[in-house]
Formats: sequence, C-alpha cells, structure tokens
Amino acid sequence: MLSMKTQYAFKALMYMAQQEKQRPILIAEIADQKTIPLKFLENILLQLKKAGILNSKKGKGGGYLFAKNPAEVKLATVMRLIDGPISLLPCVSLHFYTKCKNCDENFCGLNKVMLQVRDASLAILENKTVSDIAGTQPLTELAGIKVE
Amino acid sequence: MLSMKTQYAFKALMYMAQQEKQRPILIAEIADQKTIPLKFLENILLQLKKAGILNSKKGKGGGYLFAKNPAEVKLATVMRLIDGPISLLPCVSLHFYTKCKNCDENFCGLNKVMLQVRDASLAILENKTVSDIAGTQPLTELAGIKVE
DNA sequence: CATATTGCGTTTTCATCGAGAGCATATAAG
DNA sequence: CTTATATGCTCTCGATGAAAACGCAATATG
Repeated sequence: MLSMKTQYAFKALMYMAQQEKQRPILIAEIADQKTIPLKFLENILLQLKKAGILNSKKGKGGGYLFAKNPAEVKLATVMRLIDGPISLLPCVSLHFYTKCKNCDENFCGLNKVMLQVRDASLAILENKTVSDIAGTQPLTELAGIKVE
Repeated sequence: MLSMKTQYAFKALMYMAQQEKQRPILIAEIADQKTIPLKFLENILLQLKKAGILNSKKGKGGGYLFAKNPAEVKLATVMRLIDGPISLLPCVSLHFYTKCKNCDENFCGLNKVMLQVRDASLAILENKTVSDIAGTQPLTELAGIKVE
C-alpha cells in the first residue's frame, strides 16, 4: 500500500492542478480543503519542491506553484520519490535494485513473476500523470509562459 | 515492497515444492537451506498451516507437508495472508476495502488509475501458483492420494 | 519595520517488522 | 513409560519507519 505521505502528495497535487487559475496556493489552503495535517503537508510539498516538481514563493502572496507542467509529472515519479521502490521485490527494481541473497535470478521463478507484475504496473504508472488524475486539460501556460 | 516475512514464505514454499519426494520437511532444514531465521520461519509456517496451505506432523519423522496441491496455492493468497492488501490504496482493495475520506470515488482520478494497477497485478498474482514459481510439475499425489 | 508565508531541524508518538527466548504439547521409537 | 524429536504458542525486545507536532529561522511584501 502507498503510505499516507504519498497519498497526501497525490491529493495535494490533484488539488493544485484543478485550480482554474495558476496562482500561488497556500499550504494551509490545501491542508484545509483536503484534510491533511498542516505540518505534515509542509514537509511533503517541500520534498516535491526539492525534486523540481513544485516551486514556492515566500512572504505575502506566496505559496506553492507547479515547476513542471502537471501533464509531465508521472505518478511513478512521485511514488518513487516518497515511498521508494514500486516493485514488490528488491531484485526486480529498476531504480532501487539490490540482489537477493541465496538466489540465482536466472533460475528464480518468483523473480520472473514479480518482473511481470512490475512491468504491468509501470506500464500504467509511467504513463499516467498528475493532470490525468486531476481530470484537467494539460496546462497551456506555466508561470505566464506558453508551453506546448 | 513485500515484507521479509512474505518473501521467506515464498522461499520456503518453493523449497518444499521442489522436493523430489513429498515427505515431512523440518523447519530447521528449510531455515538452513534458504538462510531464514529459524524461529521466524516457525511462525510463518504455522501461519500457512492455520490458513490450510500446509500440514504438520510432530515428533520424530515429523515436519511440514503441503495440505493443498502447490498448483492450487495462488501467490495472491499467500501475499494477502501475510502482508494484507495487494492494492496500492484501501479504496481499491477487493479484500480489505475501506472508503477514503473526503473523496468521491466516482470522480477520483487516482482511484481509477489505481484500479487499473490492481487489476493488472491481480491478473498475474491470482493465476500464478507456488508450483509455477517452483518450476515443478503439478503434484500427481498428495499424502499418498492421487489428485487430478 | 510589521506581517505573511515557506524552510527546516528536532522531537514525539505509535505501530510494525524482524527476530529471539522459553516452555508446552504431541508423536515415534525403544 | 521414558526419552528424544518436533512443532505450538506466548511473550518480549530492539530497530525502524510512519505520522505528526513544535519552534524558530529565512524570506518576501508593502
């Protein structure tokens, strides 16, 4: 299961992407609307900012903004950022691979099955983006600049 | 990711299914061959027994046996038994469903995507069995009794 | 400067994971 | 019936991580 942290991240990103006008959005507003603990959400948004997904502005009129077009933020990226591996076993992970002891992967039937599961999951999670789950059209501009 | 407990369970089941002759297998033998902490494995096998997957015999010549044909033990069953939900969100779980607060599932894009992921995963995990990952032919007899 | 807002390290609480100890119980062999 | 062999069961323990709160620093606005 996804951690609450990742679930909160998705809810926050959805909320932000669903806004009519792109404008700095307060942490407190998101926390309030989506029932997310304020200080916890603070950490989450900061982490998304450090990963280059969001931008922030301090002081009056500040808040959080998208740094990337939400149509380019893959669900898999967010999940890996916060929860780590998407795979069910370390020995089938693309981004967090570690060998399992006492097991030759070439002859491990479990490895083969979990590879299939990973591929099936990634086929979806690498192709769906924040704007898909927000149910919005891709943005046509970002911070006032037109994007393709 | 699967917990160590589930990973150990799969390794133990694979080892048991790979034996030439079906015979009572000692916990200690499995622990030794697969490098699993003895007392931890004891708990795991007991749990599999209580779920009706394994049988055990005490005393000399005792050990663990399959109660079901390994070809009938689905990976999904073992995973749910030990780790709980396979789904990534509680609101898309078949066996452990709980509603998520502040979210109408009919209009939640995240819900829809995670449903897809669940279905893709279960299509594999509900159809692969212990004998698939053990790489063995299905047993032709169980406890001396012929099975189909 | 006053105020609004994010940045960030620390701490707390709690549950769960992974593991081990010790004793109880059942069974087979002699 | 006794002994050795195995599993059954309960309790405990430490480490880890999840979830969340606290407090203050940094920064931007006007």
